Amino acid sequence: MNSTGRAGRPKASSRETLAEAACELFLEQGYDATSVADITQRAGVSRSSFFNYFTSKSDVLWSGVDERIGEAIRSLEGLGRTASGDAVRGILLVVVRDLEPDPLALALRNAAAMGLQDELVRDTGLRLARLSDAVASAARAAGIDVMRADILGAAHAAAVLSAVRVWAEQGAGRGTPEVVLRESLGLIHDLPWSA
Amino acid sequence: MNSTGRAGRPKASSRETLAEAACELFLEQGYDATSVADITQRAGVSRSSFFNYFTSKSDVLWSGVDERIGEAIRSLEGLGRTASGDAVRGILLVVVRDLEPDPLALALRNAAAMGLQDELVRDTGLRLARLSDAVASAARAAGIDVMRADILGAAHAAAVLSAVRVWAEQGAGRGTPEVVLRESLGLIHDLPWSA
DNA sequence: CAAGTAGTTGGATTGCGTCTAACAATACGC
DNA sequence: GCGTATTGTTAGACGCAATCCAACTACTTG
Repeated sequence: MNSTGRAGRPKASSRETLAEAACELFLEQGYDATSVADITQRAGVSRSSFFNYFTSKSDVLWSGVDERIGEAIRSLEGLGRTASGDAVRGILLVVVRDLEPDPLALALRNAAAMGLQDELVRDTGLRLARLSDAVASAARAAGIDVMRADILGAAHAAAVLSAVRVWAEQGAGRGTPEVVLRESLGLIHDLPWSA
Repeated sequence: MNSTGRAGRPKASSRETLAEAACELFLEQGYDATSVADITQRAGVSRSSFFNYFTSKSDVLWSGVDERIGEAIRSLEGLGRTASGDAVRGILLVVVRDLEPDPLALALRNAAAMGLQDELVRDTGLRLARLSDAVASAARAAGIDVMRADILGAAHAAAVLSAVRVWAEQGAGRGTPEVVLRESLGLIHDLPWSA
């Protein structure tokens, strides 16, 4: 029996091995100066293997959060026309529940050292847009006007990403990310969900 | 005397020539299937020249709006600690003032035909993040809490980009983009600027 | 006509991301 | 034990975006 349970060749490497190698190099040389080949060389695998584990270089940082965001988007799509503000906020809280220190958290805390400023703006923007779209769709499905839906979507998505950033930057200083997000979402109550 | 007034070799092409060639091809073949080489070939210039006019392929679509966003960001940075909600909204209104039909407007209207869905999410996300950051910085400079600033930033930025999208999609159906944005920003009044 | 200036061009380079066909290591039925 | 299916690794080639540079070209001005 294989360690993973089923047949076939056992994995020679792991996401964690690659992620560690990548993070080391990002800290040493910076993100841009580190090529995928560099990462795989340090991890002792071939370049091809990298893309068996990650879909892109930035995916090393974001795969954890992306997975949770993906779930949230699916949940939001499942809401249908019954979407209420509380239902949406409930789903968003799950995104950050029990979030653990990540490559992303490391990157957010050492953004300057990694030369990540631009890359992070780009990447957070993408996630912001994705989440924002999903929330906005849910709002529209609930009968809310297009532009109001867009604004609600962006506000909610920003609350999530801001909470992640604050949590990552301040370590355990401000409590769990869930608490941070709850506080953050509270601010949006000023923006009524229904027209 | 040269057409531009000064010395040197006159331009053989123009942004407009290239943008037109690009938009044609995007409509015919889709965005992804169109390479920069394709564009320059149709425009009758060398591939190198493309990057004398645009910084990237997507810049063909976004350069108009990016220029205005760039101005807005500079204005926002100039606000200092005196930033008020009205001052910020005044700056944002300038972004869309007298906006004219663009390659971007064309792309937003024909997103499906151009196969632009993913690319547009990516690109709008980037602009959303940029504008959002700038507004959030202004808010923080005015003494507003970090997370509230992020949410305000995202809401304002989303209002701008949503207005652009609505304007582009609906043609002149809903009035000038400035009017659309004014309506859109009105919704944010529910989110008080000051803590 | 000489010098300066602005623009164009080909070509080389780097790196990301995709793809495929070959190869290696394991489990399982026999 | 021996084949076979399965799963994973790998080398290599590919297309493309984007950067850089040195050579060249077309204009202006003195």
